[in-house]
Amino acid sequence: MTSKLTRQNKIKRILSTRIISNQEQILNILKNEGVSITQATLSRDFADLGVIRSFTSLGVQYILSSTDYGKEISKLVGLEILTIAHNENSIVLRTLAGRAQGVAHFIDRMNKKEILGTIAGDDTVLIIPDKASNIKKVLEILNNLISNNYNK
Amino acid sequence: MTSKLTRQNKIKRILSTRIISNQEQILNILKNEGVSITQATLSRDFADLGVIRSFTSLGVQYILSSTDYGKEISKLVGLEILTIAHNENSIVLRTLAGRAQGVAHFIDRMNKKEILGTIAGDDTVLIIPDKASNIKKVLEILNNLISNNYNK
DNA sequence: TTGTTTTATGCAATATAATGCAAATTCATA
DNA sequence: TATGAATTTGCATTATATTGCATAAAACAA
Repeated sequence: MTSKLTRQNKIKRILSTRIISNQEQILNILKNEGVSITQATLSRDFADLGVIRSFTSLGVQYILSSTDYGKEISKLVGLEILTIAHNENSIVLRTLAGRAQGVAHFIDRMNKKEILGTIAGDDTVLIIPDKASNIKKVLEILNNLISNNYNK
Repeated sequence: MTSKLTRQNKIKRILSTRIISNQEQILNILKNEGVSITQATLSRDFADLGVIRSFTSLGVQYILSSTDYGKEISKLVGLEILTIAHNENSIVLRTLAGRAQGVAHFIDRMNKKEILGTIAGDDTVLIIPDKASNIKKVLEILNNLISNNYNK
């Protein structure tokens, strides 16, 4: 039996190489690849992965959201952040080596009005709040992230 | 009860801010933070996280390995990779937006002799094999990665 | 609207993972 | 090598997560 993670990987790859306009379709493709699941499970997988229904010129199409990372990646981001430090103007995150860009990108995409922007090096992310008085609010957002309360 | 993920995040953060020379020590710190586990569990957490025993001038010290990402991260890297393409000279990975650096870094750290090096943009990783004839071998390595056979 | 197709979800069964305990192993040191 | 301290591991148990089924909700077409 294939694991959930492996299956979701397959799904992501199918979505990024073919046009999928309903769940039935991808269920068949998966079956051909030896992965048999019900539509219910697929529906949940889509939710996990951050798949969205998009209305393109080709009709309805399921695609990986490029502005929403989905649950699994959010989990990953929590693991990537090591420490959070701050002064009165800005916040500095320490991350696992080589993962700062990804973390910064994720934070950008959270689209929080309290966060003006981010800059990332290799293992360090600088976060600038929209105003100093919002540092506390931003810290809260980040702490939720590392506690894996990514929906808060 | 705190989840495993939350606990392991805490552990990572403790390790990167304090000097820990035995497991008992960190168990106490965790207890103070409201996380009560046995030493056996901690031992397994260390294994998951890729924590290593290091012999520093200050004596034995537990630190996060900087050359080994640990199980949790390894499991999730597959999710970041969308597609794998190649010609006779090189391999190109498409990743989720903003995650190419992290993926490239991870691949570098796999330390495979068949991989000469990687270059990453925002969502694209270029992988150069040590010689063209090894492309197949490298593809295999990458396919294992996305199928979550990260130890192969 | 109304009927039809597609997707999401509550619930229960099942499978998988996490954990404590105790035993075994490893490690440092005499 | 023997000893004690530290760490890992096997096993049994408990807790979580995954999944299918049936059904509800939503989207769509006419």
